[in-house]
Amino acid sequence: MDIKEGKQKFIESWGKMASDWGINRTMAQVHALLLIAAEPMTADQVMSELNISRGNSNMNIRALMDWGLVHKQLRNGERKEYFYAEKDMWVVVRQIIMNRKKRELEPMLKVLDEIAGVENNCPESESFCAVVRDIRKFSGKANQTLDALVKADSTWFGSPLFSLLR
Amino acid sequence: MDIKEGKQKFIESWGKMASDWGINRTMAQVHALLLIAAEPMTADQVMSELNISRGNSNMNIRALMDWGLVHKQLRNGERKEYFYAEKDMWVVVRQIIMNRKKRELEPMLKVLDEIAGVENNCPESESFCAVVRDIRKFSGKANQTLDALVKADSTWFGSPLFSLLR
DNA sequence: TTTTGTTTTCAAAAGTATTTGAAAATTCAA
DNA sequence: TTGAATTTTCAAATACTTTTGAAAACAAAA
Repeated sequence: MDIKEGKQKFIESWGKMASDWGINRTMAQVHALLLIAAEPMTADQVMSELNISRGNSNMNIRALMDWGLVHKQLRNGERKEYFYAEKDMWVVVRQIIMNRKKRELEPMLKVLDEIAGVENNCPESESFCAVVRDIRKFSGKANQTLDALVKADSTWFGSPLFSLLR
Repeated sequence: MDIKEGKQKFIESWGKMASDWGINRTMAQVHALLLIAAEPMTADQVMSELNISRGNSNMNIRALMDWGLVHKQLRNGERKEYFYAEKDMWVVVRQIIMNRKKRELEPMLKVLDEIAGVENNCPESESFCAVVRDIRKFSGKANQTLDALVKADSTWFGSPLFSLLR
């Protein structure tokens, strides 16, 4: 496999994995392309590298900026906008966790709290209440853990403390 | 909110969250329904509770059994099959992690390893190689961590050691 | 101001995923 | 066996998501 093939394969796989995770495949491919690009790229370059339409290129770059994974670079005397990806994996993962946590886990927690309200007058027979109580406890913990993860710095992940868990 | 509303809301939210995570919404709703059911249910009961077709009910129950989240119960002298969900949240989460890890993370790791082959003759200029090296390191760690998580028992999650990470 | 290069929008088209439901297969009891 | 109850399958229909591309908006230069 040469470098060109390797890049192709990487972009393809990154897109594939993303779509398993409920993320638009093209958005992930744009992300992969920018991740491995030596230099910032224009929306036009992304469009022709990936053989996608202008609109698609523009929309997905924009979405990646919303996620905080891609940034804009302006150059003196040039009209075009250049884009580059955040390459520090720790920052990338943190950004993704924060985004998904906020958009997905938190609304679920909110619903669980609302439902918890009915627990007061919950008859013994209701396994419902027990399950909700369990899930709340669990997702609460998960939420705290993610918060900790996000606050922690990159060295934490490889720290001896963390290794103890193995 | 009464219990009936609560159940409805729970099923709805569980389905919503699942579809954000690339899991079939109906499958998650069937899971939610069985999670909060006091007794095992038949495919027919699931079908009418959720207002879905017979085929849909059957297929999703089957998928949940493949994931190891739902089990079959046979009753003496009855033709019908009853189904119930695993209710221990720790087991549920472990099961989900194992499944997704195997289906999604591992293939990605395999691709990264293949790509790593090109690193040997990787020119200095290629930021590609650096990014791939980083991602490999990171996902390798993530993979190990998930393995540890899966092997660990449920007490681990709430253990004092774990709390230190906060 | 007008022209020109560039980005953005969005309705329609194409592509995917899910659901339905009727028919086929299976299973068990009579 | 046969027949009734039950489960499974899968092609077609429906619903949902993504992509396209041309037109509109915008912004700098002439």
